[in-house]
Amino acid sequence: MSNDSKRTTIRDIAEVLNLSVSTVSRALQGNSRISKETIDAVKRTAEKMDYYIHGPAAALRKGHGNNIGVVVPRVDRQFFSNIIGGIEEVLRTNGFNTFIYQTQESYENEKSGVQAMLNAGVEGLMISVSVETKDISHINRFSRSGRPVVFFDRCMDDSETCRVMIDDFAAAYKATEHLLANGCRKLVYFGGTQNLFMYRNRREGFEQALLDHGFAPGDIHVIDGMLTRKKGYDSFRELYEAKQIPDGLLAASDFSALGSILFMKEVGISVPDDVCVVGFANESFTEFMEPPLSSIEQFAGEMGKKTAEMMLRRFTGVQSAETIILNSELKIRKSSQRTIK
Amino acid sequence: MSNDSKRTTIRDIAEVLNLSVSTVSRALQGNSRISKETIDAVKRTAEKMDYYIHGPAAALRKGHGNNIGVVVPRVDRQFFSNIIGGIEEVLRTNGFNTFIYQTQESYENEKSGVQAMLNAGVEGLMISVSVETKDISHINRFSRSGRPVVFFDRCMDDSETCRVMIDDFAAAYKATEHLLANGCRKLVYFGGTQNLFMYRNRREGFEQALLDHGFAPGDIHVIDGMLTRKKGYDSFRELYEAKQIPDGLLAASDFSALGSILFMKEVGISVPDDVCVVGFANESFTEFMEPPLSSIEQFAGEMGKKTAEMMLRRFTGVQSAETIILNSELKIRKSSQRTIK
DNA sequence: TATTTTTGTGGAAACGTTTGCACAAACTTT
DNA sequence: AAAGTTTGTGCAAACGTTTCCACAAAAATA
Repeated sequence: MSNDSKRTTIRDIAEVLNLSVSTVSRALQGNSRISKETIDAVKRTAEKMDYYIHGPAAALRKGHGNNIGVVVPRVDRQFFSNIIGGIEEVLRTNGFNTFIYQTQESYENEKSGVQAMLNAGVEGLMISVSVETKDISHINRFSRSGRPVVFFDRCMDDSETCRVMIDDFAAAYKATEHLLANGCRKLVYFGGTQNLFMYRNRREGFEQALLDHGFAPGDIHVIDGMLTRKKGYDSFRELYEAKQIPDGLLAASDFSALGSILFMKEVGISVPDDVCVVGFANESFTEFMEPPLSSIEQFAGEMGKKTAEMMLRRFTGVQSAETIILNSELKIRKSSQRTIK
Repeated sequence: MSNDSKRTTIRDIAEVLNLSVSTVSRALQGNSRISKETIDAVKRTAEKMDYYIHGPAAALRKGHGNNIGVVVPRVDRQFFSNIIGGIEEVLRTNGFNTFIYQTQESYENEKSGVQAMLNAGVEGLMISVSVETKDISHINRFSRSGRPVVFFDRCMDDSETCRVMIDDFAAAYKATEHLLANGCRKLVYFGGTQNLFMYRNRREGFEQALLDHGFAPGDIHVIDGMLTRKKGYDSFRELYEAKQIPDGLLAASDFSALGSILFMKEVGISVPDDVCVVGFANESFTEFMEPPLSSIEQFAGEMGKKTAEMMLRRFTGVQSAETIILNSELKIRKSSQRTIK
């Protein structure tokens, strides 16, 4: 494979300058025991000789490197890419590189990815699990290596873990109240898979809001497993064909909300006049679709920062598991606003 | 930092089984000189002792690892994330990990990223440069290490490099002809920065199509530097305020097309009746915005695969620089279709 | 039976760094 | 001027692998 014959090592620099490798190594690190002149000379020749550090060797000797792994379901969701942006920002300023791996929502890929990170010797892992993930032994394996793991958004319901999450319950509760305030009386909730903590929280927020407003448990209509546009489309069609059309829809994902709206357009159901819709995640397309979709803004960039900061805290010795819950905000747009009949 | 005291090494396995480290190493690799029984025993105990390879050490000794770096402007563009998907797919099946780094369109970040990849010891680099990038000495530095570099999409105009690109010229040409066929006579092109090869190609495709259809060079209206939604919005407003409203718009980016359309909606210009619009990249939002936006589908997944395959070819000794041009397809939607007056 | 070949294993060096320890030379302090 | 301290540098071991070389035992050939 790659022919490394060209690589300049500190030994080469040492020979050129008639120094020992230890001095060169120290000089490159700016060690205070080394004289200014030597440091300058070393750095100049290093530059001249096109030297760059051999990370793996340094990592081997030091016992740790400066790469941190991030595993996400998919990077093409604005939500995740914004989180990644936040993570990268704080990690970069702390001297770490961020390595990203996407699982494409596959449990198998997730296992490979986590293992690859372990093998690659990253210092820590931040992960948002796939929808398929029920078992986290692959992640526990990573933990057993003594390196920190921080979950974000898609967390497991395990109090032993470090987590950064949204106030999913509160967000869903608030969105539900908003639908009620706009005159909806027959609400449906399109949820995610129940093995993920956050989706359970959202569902509970929806249910609790209805209960608190005098609805009977039997009036609460929930359909789970709805994360994609296609699922949203199909599920709403089923409601339509069963003549069970609601007048308010809360979707745990902007994409399933989108799918539903596309179906409604086809059959002439008006949003928001016939059905009010609220999504989750505030993907940027929500703003310019027709009608613009109300959604829960989750401040993904902020979440990324908090996640990275929690990771850095692990490095400095904090041991106890912590959970951070971040606020969200309901962005009200046309899809859920109407004059009450 | 991470306390590695818990790590199991091949030496530990060797002690437990009363074998030498060399035998254990070979057994783990399935070397044919080692007996079936030994291999089984080693693998079983490795599993039991929770052993996983120390990648950096192996990389150090072997002179190469199995990680490959991908540097992209941003992962939240569908286009790029689909490319990444394609890359990961072929790399994974060939035993490589993919490390992704996003530059956020910043030249400084790009430099850090490429350097980080070099330090991390990746075996090769696939890169799509930032809009700010004019100089590629940082990438040449990587090349000088003897490792292959493959550019994709955002390539430099340098015949020494390996590249995978879209037929940008043909795509823009085709889209322009489509606008003409729909009765547009006063066309404007919103282009990208001219330091990038691909944007020059697109622009030339637009210009050539007009020339070939009898337009004078003076009739060709081009505005460059338009990659974002905001820029598209602002630029169209300028045209509007200068009373220079075109009847056809080709945008080098779906986002600038979107911005323009949002502005037109505000001032009551109808798409496609007053202005036909075609974008580039076929981001998924194009399909469900109002009206649906015609765009150039670039088959990003395919592009990713080709890019990764080219990289693998480098490893097996192919030396000469090659350029692959991929086909694109014009997706015609409502934004550019009208009955000719 | 004597020789050669195959099979399975071990010893030890090497990959490029970092760092604890040692030590000479140059300064301070008495 | 003797003792102590600081400053700048070098030696050598270590990190966890892989792989060249060697070599004994067993099997195949003569």
